[in-house]
Amino acid sequence: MFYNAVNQAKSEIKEIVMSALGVLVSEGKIGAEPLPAFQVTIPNDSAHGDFSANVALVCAKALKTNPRALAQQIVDAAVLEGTSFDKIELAGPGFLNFFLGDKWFSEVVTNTLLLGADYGKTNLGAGKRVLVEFVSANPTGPMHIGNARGGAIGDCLASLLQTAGYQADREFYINDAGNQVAKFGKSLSLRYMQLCGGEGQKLIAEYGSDNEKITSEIYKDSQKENPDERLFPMPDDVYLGQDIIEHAKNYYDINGDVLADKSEEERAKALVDYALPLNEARLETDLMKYRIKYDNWFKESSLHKSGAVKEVIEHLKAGGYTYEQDGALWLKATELGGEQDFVLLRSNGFPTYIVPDIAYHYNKLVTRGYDKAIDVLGADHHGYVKRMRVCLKAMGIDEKRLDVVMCQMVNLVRDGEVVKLSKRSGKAITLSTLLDEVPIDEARFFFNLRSTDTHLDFDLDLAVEESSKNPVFYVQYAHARICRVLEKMAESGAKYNGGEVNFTEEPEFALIRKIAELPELVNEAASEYSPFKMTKYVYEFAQVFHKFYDTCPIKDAEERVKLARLALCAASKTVIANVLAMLKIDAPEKM
RNA sequence: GCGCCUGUAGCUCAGCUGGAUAGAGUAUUUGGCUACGAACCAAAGGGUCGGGGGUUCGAAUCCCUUCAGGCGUACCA
Repeated sequence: MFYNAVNQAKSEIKEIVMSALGVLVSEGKIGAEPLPAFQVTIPNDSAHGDFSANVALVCAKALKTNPRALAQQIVDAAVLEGTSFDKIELAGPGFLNFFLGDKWFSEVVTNTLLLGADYGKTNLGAGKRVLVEFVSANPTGPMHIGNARGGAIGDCLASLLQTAGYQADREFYINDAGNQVAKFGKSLSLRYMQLCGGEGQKLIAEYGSDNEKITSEIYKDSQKENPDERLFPMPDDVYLGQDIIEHAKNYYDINGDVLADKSEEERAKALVDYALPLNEARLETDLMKYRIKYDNWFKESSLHKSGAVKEVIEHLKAGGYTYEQDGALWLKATELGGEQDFVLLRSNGFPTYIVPDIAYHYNKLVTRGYDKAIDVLGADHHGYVKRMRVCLKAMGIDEKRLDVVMCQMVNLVRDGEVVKLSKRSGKAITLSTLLDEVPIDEARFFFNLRSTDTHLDFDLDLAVEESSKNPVFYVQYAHARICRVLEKMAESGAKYNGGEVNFTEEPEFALIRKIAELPELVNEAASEYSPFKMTKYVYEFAQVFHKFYDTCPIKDAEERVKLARLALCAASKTVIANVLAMLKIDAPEKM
């Protein structure tokens, strides 16, 4: 069962207005011209009513009259009997402001309690299957702070879509093939050989089993400004992070220098076979810590094994979308609306990254038949999105079935300054470090607090230090407060057990209006892919609740009022708990 | 050069399918608890919505132009 009081009220207003206009036409007071659609909105200022319609402003021109005159005619012709509304007012340049009657408010509260954990759910998605792919970090190293944003957003977006009636699955795409992995192997191999060599053996002799010391020494050495001073030099096109050295050392501890005599290729393969599964497992545990559980982990390598990657090439060739130049195979992207052509198969015969990616999206949308694929990506991939759309077109797939949520970059701020992440050093704040420093609730809430297309500053000092005055805390406090009140009142025998409730005070009405907004907001946020609207909402909700709490006493109120307010508290608790549950954030009963 | 994103209060950001006096948090100042949880509430100050043009009853919102920042623009992913 779905319940959306705001939507119902808006529909009622439209009916009231339309029938009033019908009366005016039949009485010859206005012409019968076709009229543009008008909007019903919730005004910012409650003095402007519970709902506001701009019908007179929008239609005045077509009817060759002025907005206020038309508005007045509509007010005169409107019939409110049998509707949720008590009165209509003409205001400002010609707005029609509608004021709700008591019954509507009572029903919102009782229906919310009736629905409980289901309150807020809607049927916008009507069971459509969507696949939300997010994070999909390379398994060649640890995740960074950008993945923290993408993770929180992707996960909450999937929940939001589920709340809105979509059948949404979460998926992580593992790039366990191709160039990145080759680079990973090369890096591991170089580090391994360094450990087997003279300088490496010296370090091992000196520090014995203190692997942390050994890896950090090697890492520091590789960071030296002057390349000639480095004892463990590395080329530019490899991974330099400390995690690579750790893997090499661990392998060395287990197997010794057995790989030293092997071919470069063999050595790299052995090391990748050892380290990649460890990294993949690490991704999963780190994300679990972040409360993200995927429905599926999809391996790129499976697309190579199944032949899907080759099929993409054949498909594109057969479609006449390719040509050869300089020994490489190109896609005629410009013919399909792209900015420039690009390479599918390199002259060495290996596919570029985009080919398995096409196969992957084909798999999502055709093989598995999802209605939509939603990719949560970092802003540094926006060029990629255009290319992917062109490719989908070439594959005969409607490119509108791919939606992309772009997350702008996250700047890490420490001591008031932006920390520059250098690629060379491989130095970055990892997701797991971040989660050690910042509570999970807060991280998930914070990254969902802002629209994804703003560039975000993440101030580490602030996040840690201000944990007692941050927004998520404020919301949780409201929930805990309600729980305690309900508990205390119940102890004294006061408990709402159904029945009619009535309200008289403005803070009560304000709170009920806010409760009523939830389903409509879920629809809005889901259709815009904006989970941040939910955090914003629940924060505002807590605000309105606190205000109600401060102005409307419960304990000392007369019995009828007390019970109504208890019902309102319980409904408020339901709202906060439902939204926080959706975001996978704790709703504590005590704190 | 071209493309995408951003520019709103001291700071961090909402508002952007045009609507009524541009809003929150934070910071600053000031009030409110012998208590249904003050981890809260209330009040005040703080704005040329980057600049300039245009569209109309009405522009932070749409169009043009310009300035500033971020990111892209590989036979890397």
